[in-house]
Amino acid sequence: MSQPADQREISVAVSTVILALLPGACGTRRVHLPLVRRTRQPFQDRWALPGGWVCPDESLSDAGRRTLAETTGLRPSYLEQLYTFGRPDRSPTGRVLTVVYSALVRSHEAAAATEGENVRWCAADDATGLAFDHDEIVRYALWRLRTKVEYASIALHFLDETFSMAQLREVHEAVLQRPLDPANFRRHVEATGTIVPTGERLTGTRHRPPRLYRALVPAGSPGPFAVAGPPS
Amino acid sequence: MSQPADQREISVAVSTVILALLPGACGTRRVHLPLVRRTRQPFQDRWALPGGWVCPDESLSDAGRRTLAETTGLRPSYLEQLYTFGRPDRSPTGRVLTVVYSALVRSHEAAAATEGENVRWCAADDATGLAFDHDEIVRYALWRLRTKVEYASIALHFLDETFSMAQLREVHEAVLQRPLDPANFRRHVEATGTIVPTGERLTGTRHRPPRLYRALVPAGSPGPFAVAGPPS
DNA sequence: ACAAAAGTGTTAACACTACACCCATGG
DNA sequence: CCATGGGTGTAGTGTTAACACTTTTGT
Repeated sequence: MSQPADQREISVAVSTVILALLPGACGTRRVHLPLVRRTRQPFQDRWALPGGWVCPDESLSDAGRRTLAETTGLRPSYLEQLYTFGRPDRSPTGRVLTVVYSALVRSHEAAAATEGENVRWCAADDATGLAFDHDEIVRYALWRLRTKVEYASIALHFLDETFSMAQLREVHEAVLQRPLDPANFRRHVEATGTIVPTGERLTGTRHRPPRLYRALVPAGSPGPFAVAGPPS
Repeated sequence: MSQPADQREISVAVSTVILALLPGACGTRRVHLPLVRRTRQPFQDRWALPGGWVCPDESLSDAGRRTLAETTGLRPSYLEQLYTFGRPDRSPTGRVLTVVYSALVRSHEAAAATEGENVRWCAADDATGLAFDHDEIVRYALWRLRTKVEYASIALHFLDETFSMAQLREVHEAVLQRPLDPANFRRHVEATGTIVPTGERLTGTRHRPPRLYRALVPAGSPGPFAVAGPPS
């Protein structure tokens, strides 16, 4: 393994699927993601995932965080590497290897995110016709989110530091797109032991004030790596 | 997103964690993987995962398959992308981004694999002191194998086309490193419906000849992608 | 006939689901 | 005091784990 001499033409990019829960049609919340309009060829004027080239001294996860900040002005509450796409023909302008990250941002922060002519939040399930192979990437990110939310406590990353049981349930319902039994959901969450009651209650609600909870651990993912997969 | 101008110094490599079940200490079988001795700096004379630079017109998974063939002379029965490692300081000779693949090879083929002065099969759990961050990569690959074998039918890729229930159970026991109840294991596997009896029996055994089974589907992984993650 | 492995049956423990019901608060 | 969501109890159902047991072969 010496230094390579012949494949310098491979460019390394990072794209990020940034997921947040935003109000949808009728009071419900849906999974959304920000898209950016391409201002150059190829795929000019098409919508695409935020991303950019990896800087020489920048880790891959830092590059993911940077593209997120440049697009939405926000910090992710969760970031994990999703997959690396590298088909030789996936970009018409040359060989591009794209490391894709998946990020979750808190709802109340996402509401303040920048939006403009070239940045638009889109319901994740409706994101089609994107540039490159980004349709495929979004579908994969959604599949990962929906399978992982059932066994890992990543839904917490959509919420503030304290939250009610109903708010956590609403996150699961929005992600899984189906109603959940409040009683069973409570017991299921309490059994995992990932959240702990703060002792306080949420006032200002229309009815009985619910207890507030806090995430017990910073809510990492399973496996040998700490929070969001191996350091990149 | 124009062509990058400033980060051509990122080199793209592929490494492969090649897993097979080989005879261990006392009649049991253990998960093994081939290592190659580095013949150059950095980490000269240290053991490392097989790998190499990605060719310009070669997909990432093809590069993984190629490094596997160059090392062991074998074809994998299963190949999936594991993770992409890209810390800026992970190689002392410059920035290297390594896409790691995980491969499974059938036991009876692995027995015929090349071994020599610079290629050695090693019990996967004993593989430490490797070059670069390869210790970490091997541990991650083993964790993925052990968690995935419980819900996906990847153990079939260690076996031949037809196999007995006991052989399949031995694979699970070797991977999970604990004995499994034959009766419950049988029911569990039959419930998933991933294998089907051939109608034949395995003769030449010391006692009652067991039924032979065959994998029903080519045993893909779940998710939106076909066999081994998205095409690369 | 015996040993050993293949394969079946039984049961208790556990987890999950649906839904009935009580509690607490704002209006 | 009523409507509404917060929160608890419980019975029915499905799944899992442990292990006793029967079957079938080679020696």
